This record gives sequence, structure tokens and C-alpha cells, in this order.
Amino acid sequence: MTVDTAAPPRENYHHGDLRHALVLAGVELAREGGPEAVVLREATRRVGVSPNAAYRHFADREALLAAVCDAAQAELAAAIDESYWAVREPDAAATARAHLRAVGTRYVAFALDNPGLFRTAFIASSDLERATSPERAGPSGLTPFQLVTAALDEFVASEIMPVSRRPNAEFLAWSSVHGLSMLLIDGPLRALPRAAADAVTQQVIDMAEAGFTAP
Amino acid sequence: MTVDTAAPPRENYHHGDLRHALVLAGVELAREGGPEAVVLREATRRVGVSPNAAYRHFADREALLAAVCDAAQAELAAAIDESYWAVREPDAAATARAHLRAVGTRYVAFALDNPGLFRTAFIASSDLERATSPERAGPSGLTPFQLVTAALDEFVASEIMPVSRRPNAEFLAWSSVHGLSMLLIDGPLRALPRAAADAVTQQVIDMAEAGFTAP
DNA sequence: ATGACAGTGTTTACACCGTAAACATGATTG
DNA sequence: CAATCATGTTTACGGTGTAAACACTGTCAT
Repeated sequence: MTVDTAAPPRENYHHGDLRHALVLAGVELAREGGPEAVVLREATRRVGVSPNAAYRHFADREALLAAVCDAAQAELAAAIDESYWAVREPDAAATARAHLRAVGTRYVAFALDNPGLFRTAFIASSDLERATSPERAGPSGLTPFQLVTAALDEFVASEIMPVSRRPNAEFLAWSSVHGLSMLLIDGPLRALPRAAADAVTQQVIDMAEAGFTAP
Repeated sequence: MTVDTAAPPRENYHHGDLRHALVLAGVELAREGGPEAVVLREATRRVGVSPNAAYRHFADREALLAAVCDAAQAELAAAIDESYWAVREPDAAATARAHLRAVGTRYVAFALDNPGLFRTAFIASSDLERATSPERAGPSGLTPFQLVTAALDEFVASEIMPVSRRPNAEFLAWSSVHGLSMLLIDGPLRALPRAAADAVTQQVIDMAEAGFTAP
């Protein structure tokens, strides 16, 4: 028997930035327990506000979850962004390969490090349009999808990938790492120790790269 | 205000095979709305039994969901099984390629045709052991994972894949089609029309095959 | 300054969900 | 035939999402 209703008084009746606070709380819930853990009442409880206060900022739980989803995507984007721009290689071909590998590796690493957030980032809500929408981008202003696209364009530009293979190649790239992430955090490979997971990730990227650069 | 409690009378007080009936109802719910739609009370309602009757057969909602998950896996396995054994090709190499393509194509097609069931089949519950467990196998007694493994072994046997690439290759294969499925039903590619989705699927398989057979 | 008003938070209320506990019914077996 | 066990049913409770009515506070014309 918890109180639940009847929130404790706050010195200031108005919160200031409740919407933002609720999203932050939601992100924490998602980090701890995935999308189904982002419970509206618990978010308001953590912020110290009555349950229905949330309805001044979100139409319903779904809307809150969507905002949390965007935030999760942004966090993933920031991580990938960092890895992408950290690449330093002598020539264009090596840079292209390193870029693709950096994106893929960090993608899977993020999933392994933040399984709850990762799953939340991919609830049914994002269409292709949103995959390039700025509120999901990293510091550089580019979404993960756009970074993969860029890396693959570098493959073509540095002539290690035949132009004929370029169309839709980002879908194989994305599919491989996304699928691997799911298998590693939720699926048949869940029990794999971290080191083994990392090794398999590199192998998967090896094979994808071989597929791209095959004549 | 629905009645909910107080189930309508049944001529026979005992149901006969309630457990099975509940799983079937659960599968329908999952087909219609994914894992979060398999609601214990609704399943009992559809079977025409009081909510708590379910607890004679399942420890809790999670247990019911796990059984539904197994059933979903079995349905996926049956579909893939069928496609695998329908392959008829003149030589071993062509058969190997056709087997892999058949498995991948059907995997994605199942996801597109039954998105709710597909998502239910991959809730966090299956470890590697269960991926080869008989209750998730198709008519042939082989799970999808085992069929991919078989197809890749044929690649090596017919010498179109270097042995050095064989270890863990099933993970790339699985990752690609699983990831693609997720992107197509939940992710950034959700809006793609079916024909385009099928085309991308074939391209993804092309590239994966190129990765496997690259020297 | 003041009073209407809009924005934001609170209370109350309700239906639905999962699940525990006690009870009822029907089949099985000594 | 009685005792027992398996299987359903009722009743009950706390948690969750959300609608409706109410309350507080800052803002802005008068």
C-alpha cells in the first residue's frame, strides 16, 4: 500500500521544465528495464509530481515513450558519431574501411552496454524519414544511418567497392549489425561472454566488408 | 464496465485441454498485436474460462508468453523448413546457394507476413541451447538455426566457400536476415512497399553470399 | 493595480490488468 | 462409496493508464 496519489508538496507549485524532466526519468527507466519499464506513473513519481501532470505534456504513455525513444536514438547517435570522427588513417581506402568498422563496432557495443536503451531506441515508431531527422542525430548533426551511407560512399570513391554493389548497400550494413545486436542481447547468442561477442562482431564486419568489396 | 469476472457457464466444468487452448489464443493475440498484446485475461476470455484458471497451467503471464513464444518459433521453423526442402537444383554448389537463399528469403517473408508473431518469437527468453531445442523445430526436426548451419556446411563441401570463412558464418547469415526483418517491420524501412522490401531482401542475400564466397 | 485568463499541477474516479487465497466441482482411486 | 486430487471459479487487492473537475500561479489588458 503505497500512497501514489497525493504527491508531496514542492516549494514551487510549477515545476519549470516538467516535460524534459519526464523524458530524463523515462530514459533512466528504459536504461534499467527496456521500453516496457517506462511506466508513466513511475516517471512522475521520480520527478515528484502527480501522475496526471504528465498529461499536460504528453497525449498519453505512447507519446512519452516516443520522446524517450528519440532520446535513446540520440544517445546511440552520439556514441557512433564519436567513434566515426575518431578515425585517423593514412589513405582514403583505409579511412573508408575504418569508418565502416567504427560505426558497426560502436553500434553493437552500444547495444551490449545499454540493452534496455537500445531496445527502446527501436520500438515501432521510426520510419525512414525520422532516420534522418535532426532530433535523432549526434553532435555532428548526422544520424547513424547517414554515417553508414557516408562510409559506403567512401568505399566507392576510393574504388574498393564496385559501383554496381553500392545501391542499398547501407541496408546490408545496417541489417548485419542491427541483427547481430538483437541476437546478442535478446536472442540465441545472449549467453555469449563479452569477449566472444566482440570477436563475433569483428567477424561479422569482416564478412560484410568482404561482401562489399567483392568484384 | 464489462463483467470480466464471472465467466459464462460451460456445459462441461472441466475444459479438457485448457493449456493448449490458452496457447492457441495467445498465438492469435500475438499475431494480431505482438507480444504486449498477449494479455492473460483476454486469452482466458477468448477460451471462455475465468482469468485465474490460467494459473493451473502457467506460473504467471510470463510463462504463458514463453509458451506462445515457443509456438511462434515453431511456426517460423515450419515455414523455413518447407522452403528449404523444396529446393531442387542440379549440382551441389547450386543447391547450397539455393538452400541459403531459401532460408533467408522465407525468414524475411515470414516477418513481413506475420510481424506480430515474428516479434513474439524473439522476446528475450531463448538462449543458444533453445535455438536447437526440438519444441522449436519444424517438421523435419531441424530448427532454422540448424538449417542455416547445414546450408553453410554445403558451401564448404561444394568448395564455393573457403574453409577459413566458415567459423561463425551462420551468425552473419542470421544477423543479416534477422536485422533486415527488424528494420522492415519495426525500423526505418517500415514504410517500404512489399515489392521493394522483397527486392532489398534479395540484394542483402546477394551481398551476404558474396561475402561468404569471397576468397 | 486589478481582474480575467491561460498554463500547469492536483484530486478524484474508473476500468482494466496480474495475481493471491479461499472455495467449488468433477474425476480417480483406495 | 468415500477420500483425494486436479482443475475451475469467486472474491479481493494493488498497480496502471487516463478522463474530468478543481486549484494554483504568472501574464496581460484594462
